[in-house]
Amino acid sequence: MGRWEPGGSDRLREAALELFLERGYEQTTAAEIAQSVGLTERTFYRHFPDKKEVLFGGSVEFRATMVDSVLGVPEGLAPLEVVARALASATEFFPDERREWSRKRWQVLSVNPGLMERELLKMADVAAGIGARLRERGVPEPAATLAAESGMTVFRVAFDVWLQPGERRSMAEIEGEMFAALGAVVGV
Amino acid sequence: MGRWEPGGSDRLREAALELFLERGYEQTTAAEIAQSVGLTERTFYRHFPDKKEVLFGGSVEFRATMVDSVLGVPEGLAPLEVVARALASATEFFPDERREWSRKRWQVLSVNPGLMERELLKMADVAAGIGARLRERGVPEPAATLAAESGMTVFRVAFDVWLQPGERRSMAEIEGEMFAALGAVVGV
DNA sequence: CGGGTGATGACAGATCCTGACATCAGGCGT
DNA sequence: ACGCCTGATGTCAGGATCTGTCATCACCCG
Repeated sequence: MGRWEPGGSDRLREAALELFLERGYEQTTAAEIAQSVGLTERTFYRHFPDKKEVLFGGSVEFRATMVDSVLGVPEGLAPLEVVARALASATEFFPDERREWSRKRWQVLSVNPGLMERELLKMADVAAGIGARLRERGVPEPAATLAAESGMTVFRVAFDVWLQPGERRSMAEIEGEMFAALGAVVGV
Repeated sequence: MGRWEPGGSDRLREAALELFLERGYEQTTAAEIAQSVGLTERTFYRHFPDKKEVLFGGSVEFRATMVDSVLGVPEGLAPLEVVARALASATEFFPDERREWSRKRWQVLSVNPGLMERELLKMADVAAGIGARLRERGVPEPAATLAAESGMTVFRVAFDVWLQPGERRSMAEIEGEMFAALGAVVGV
């Protein structure tokens, strides 16, 4: 495949994270990342549409999994319950082995507003996709959007807990707890 | 004050929105916006930290109003109720006169992912501020964050409705409806 | 009327990102 | 084994974003 070593995208992703952790995101140029794996800046931008995106590998698959899993949920459930089951079926993206890597990535994201912007857009995109699926299932507005957005809120809060130092519980477990907490907070 | 005409920031904001509507955001350079009001690109960047920000005037005041209004809510209420009242007290930012302008602005934002990113970050920032205030009031986690985020979800959905063509109801009215809908969706 | 203050202009430069064209490695058919 | 084709990469040029630095100008104040 490649001119030299294969897996250009993955090597760029790994190198980028390491460099961002060392010098910070802004202080690392796309050219430096590329050079550190023997490629050029131009090739970097062939693998990623922009510099931020090098930190968002797998987000397409995550979105697809989340959105598609809505289809597999049995009929007749309440909208939020549908979203909860979709979320639970995407926990494959958060195995224990990945927790340390996720913490490093979050360490970079959390101190850079530009990167947080991108993260929020990805989340919003997932929520929009889920909302659309719910509407296809016959859920009317605004219930569909509210359920989808609430589900992503639960996901975000759960993810944050999952990353806490010393936290051992799985995403599935934490998510279940957060859905309960949401019920208590909104509680009619 | 200014070298020539006063109100540089406001003139830049107005000119920017008009140009964005005409040619699109990407197709309009900061230099063109500045030139259209008799200023230079360098001065544009003295008024706004980046090109996107020219579309986010007032967001600081909005955030402050939202976050501070949490203080004015009587004690003893449920967290989500606190957020609902804070939201209701910030409806001054959405008078009927502003609806047309907001539609134009949204027309630009909605077709540009980079601008949506910024909008989402501003929302998240407001939610974070409200969450912090709730924690100061003694609301524990994760209830504080969940209530704050749910409140902003309601706001976003309500705002979207408020912008719909032909919509006549006020933000306060729509927000009330959306809080009820959220209760029904999460409904225990 | 002279000095101070704040906004602006002018200029250079780093970085991000894109388009266009050349080049190279490996697969594939003959 | 040979030559072609395809895809990834390299090279170069250039526009746009954003920043640092210093000069300039308008206005206010004493």
